[in-house]
Amino acid sequence: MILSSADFINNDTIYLAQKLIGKYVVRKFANNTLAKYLITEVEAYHSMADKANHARFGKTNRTEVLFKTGGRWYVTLCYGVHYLLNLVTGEEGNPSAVLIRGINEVVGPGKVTKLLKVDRSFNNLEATENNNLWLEDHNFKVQNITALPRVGINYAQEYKDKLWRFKLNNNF
DNA sequence: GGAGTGATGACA
DNA sequence: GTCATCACTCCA
Repeated sequence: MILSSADFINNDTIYLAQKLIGKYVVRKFANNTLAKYLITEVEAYHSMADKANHARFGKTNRTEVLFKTGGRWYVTLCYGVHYLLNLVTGEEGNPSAVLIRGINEVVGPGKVTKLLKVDRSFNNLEATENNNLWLEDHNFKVQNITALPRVGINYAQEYKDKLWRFKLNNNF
C-alpha cells in the first residue's frame, strides 16, 4: 500500500515518527529499477520550540519547506559532505519533520542518502511515485521500538535529552 | 581521536 | 561582506 501525503499531515510528530518505523521507503532509480528499504531508525524534529529543529530561527529560504504541509522531502547538506533525508510532517505553518537515519542494515543518515542516491534535487518534492521516492506500508510487524536521545544536538539545551529518536528493535 | 567540507544564519 | 556553527563519516 502506497502512503500518500495525507498520511503525514499530523501535528503529533512523535507519533508519526514511531509510525514510520517498519514502513518502506521506495526509490526508483534512473534505470527504472526499484529498491525498497525498511525504515529502522528515525528522529523527530518537532515544532519551532525544539531547539534542534532547523526551523528554530523561523522561516528562511532553507527551512521554508518545513513550514509546508506534510508529505514532502526536506533534504539538506550537512557539514558540506552528507545529505540528510527528512520527511516533512504536520500542517501548514507547523515546522516539523522526521529524519530518516537508518534503513535495513544501513544506519547513519549520510549513508541512507548515499544508498538511495538522494541529493538536494529532492528537496521540496512530494513523496509520490512521480518523484521517484515514496513510502509504502507492507504490514511489517514491528515487535519493539526503542526510544533514544537524538544524535549530534548537544547545543539544543533542554531538548537534547528528549527521547525523540526511535529505533526498530526486531530480531532479524 | 581528528579532519574535511560547504550551506546557513548572525552580525556589521 | 566576514565569522562561527553544524541533525556526519571516514581514516587513523
